Amino acid sequence: MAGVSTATVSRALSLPGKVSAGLRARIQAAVAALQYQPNIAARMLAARRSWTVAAIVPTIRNNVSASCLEAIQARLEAAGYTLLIGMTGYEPEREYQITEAFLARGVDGLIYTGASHLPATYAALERHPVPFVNQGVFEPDGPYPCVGFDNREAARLVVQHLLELGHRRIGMVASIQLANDRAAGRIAGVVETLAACGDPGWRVPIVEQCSTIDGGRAGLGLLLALPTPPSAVICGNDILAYGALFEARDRGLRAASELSVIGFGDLDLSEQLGLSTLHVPAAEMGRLAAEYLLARLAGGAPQHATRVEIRLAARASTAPPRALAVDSAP
Amino acid sequence: MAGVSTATVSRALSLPGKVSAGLRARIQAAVAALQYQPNIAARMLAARRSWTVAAIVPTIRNNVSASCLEAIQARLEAAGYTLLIGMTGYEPEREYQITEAFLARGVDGLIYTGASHLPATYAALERHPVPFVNQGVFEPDGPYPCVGFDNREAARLVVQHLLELGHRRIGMVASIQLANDRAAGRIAGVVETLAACGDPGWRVPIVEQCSTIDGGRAGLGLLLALPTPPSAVICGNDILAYGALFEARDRGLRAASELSVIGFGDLDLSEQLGLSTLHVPAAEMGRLAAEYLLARLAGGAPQHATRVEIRLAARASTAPPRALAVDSAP
DNA sequence: TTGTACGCGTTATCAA
DNA sequence: TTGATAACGCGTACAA
Repeated sequence: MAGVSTATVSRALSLPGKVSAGLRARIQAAVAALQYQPNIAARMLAARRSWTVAAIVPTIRNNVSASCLEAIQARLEAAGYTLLIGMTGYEPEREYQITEAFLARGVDGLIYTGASHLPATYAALERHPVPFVNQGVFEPDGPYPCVGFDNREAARLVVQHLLELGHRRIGMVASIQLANDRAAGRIAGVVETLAACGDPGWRVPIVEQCSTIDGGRAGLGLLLALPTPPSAVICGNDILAYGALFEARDRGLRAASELSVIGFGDLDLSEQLGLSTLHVPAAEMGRLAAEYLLARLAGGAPQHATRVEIRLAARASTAPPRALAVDSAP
Repeated sequence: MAGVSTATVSRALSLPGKVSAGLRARIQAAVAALQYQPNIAARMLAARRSWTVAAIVPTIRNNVSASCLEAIQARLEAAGYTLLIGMTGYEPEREYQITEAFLARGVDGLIYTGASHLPATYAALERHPVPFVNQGVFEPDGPYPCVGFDNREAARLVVQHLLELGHRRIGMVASIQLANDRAAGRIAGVVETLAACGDPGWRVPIVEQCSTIDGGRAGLGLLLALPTPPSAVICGNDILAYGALFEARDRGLRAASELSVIGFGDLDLSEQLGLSTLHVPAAEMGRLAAEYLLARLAGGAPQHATRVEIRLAARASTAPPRALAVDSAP
């Protein structure tokens, strides 16, 4: 219709700079008139690119993942890419299978959560080399690109908050650290910091639980059953913290003054529930992860490791322990 | 390697029944040995199918959407399909754009939430005819296939629960009903039922708010500012109900006895918060929607409209109004 | 049941 | 800058 070859049309659409202004206008007019849409399958086949990126997350059932995915999606779409979402349910084997499936579908890039993946997963990535980035972790000295924060350091902020309030008997309800480096990093951070700055006579009780409300309830139950229960409990994430909060409430414990609880992640409801927690900029991590990939896909060499700012959100669920509390009105 | 033509390999992989057992075995051995993976782009191009289905939801930031998507994904994957997720942010225009984008990518089917879509969206679906199903609504007489429940009827259950408790002054914090037939259906159900069974002298106050915690807070604030505030508030979904609950708490209202609140959806936290709500089987709806599409894609003619069971989850946030309450201890 | 050969709609190479 | 043409890797009539 524009009186030009298909090659020129292809160029006009993909590399507008390589075609003269006059032709470009004629082609665009024809494209509009015919409602022409390039066939994506043919484009994938010929160009060996799919304009597709996959994000693989443990779950989409919390606002942190959701915000992150929304941000990734927004950034990707702006660049003409489509997002594929994979859900592992925290199972490394599934993560591997999903990786294979996405690679077979010809994704141009991948975004993971955390950096601990099965050797088979990393092997697949090497056999079928596409750029990828680990989101939610910061390991500048590690071999893989990442966008996130240091979970050990984050845990240290949490511990310090409790120490400053006067807590000495601190326990932890962690999420399962097997195959979850973020969970492991948080545990390590708590242990290290307490070993350095805590009461030498206190052996930190740590229980691992699934990241559910019931996991949090059960975890708190175990800690409270100890001969000397902790006066403050650090939770591996906000969901566990909610569970701990509800369990404490149901046991008639006065929040904060009798038991301090602190979480990790800062979900939407945490502020409403008065949960002290470590705030994580999920959307920003998502956006930056997407931008890393886009830069790589454009042939660039972006920064290997990008760090995002975290901060402690101190709220009502943490307070000085009873012995120190000023509110000792009769 | 198997000593057969590419056509036979293609058949052995796609229609195993049409190839002899001996050859099939040889081909499968070769496939395993070579780690052969069909090129999806070429397959899409030649077969004019993408083995991809898209689900378009308003948001993934709540457990109802998330459960639904997980179920869709699980069912689809079992059938060899890949799921694409689109997020509209409750904007019909965005829904249309996403539809066009997915259609251009050659999706084989679509799953929508609700049945009210832009004319342009339905037009696109006609220009590029692929099967689709509206999830979360039940309209057996409507023109489009659906899987879900009748939102008016659901609202009736909610109203009846409150009436049975003795409430007569009932108000509602609804989500924005513009371009949201589920929200509109719930409002209509409340109005109708109250018109039929409620106090004739009571004009039901209804405020529409965005589906956020703050929306719920603001909505309750408006209702409580009325000359005669309601004794019970129906919320268009659980998020709004959480907001109402928190607002009531912050205003020092005793839950239930001074103000009953009831929600819609039954998110994970609702049980913990003691929120009465209408329970929706999100995962089942997702699975059934996926199955409808798979049946259509397999050439079948599944049931036009499928209904799922809903039930009222009565919990602590609803109780008889104060005047009738037995707990009138001094 | 199996093989031959063409077509799917682009992109990319090369020559003009 | 533009055009002709050869891949790209599979599905599928049709013939054997």
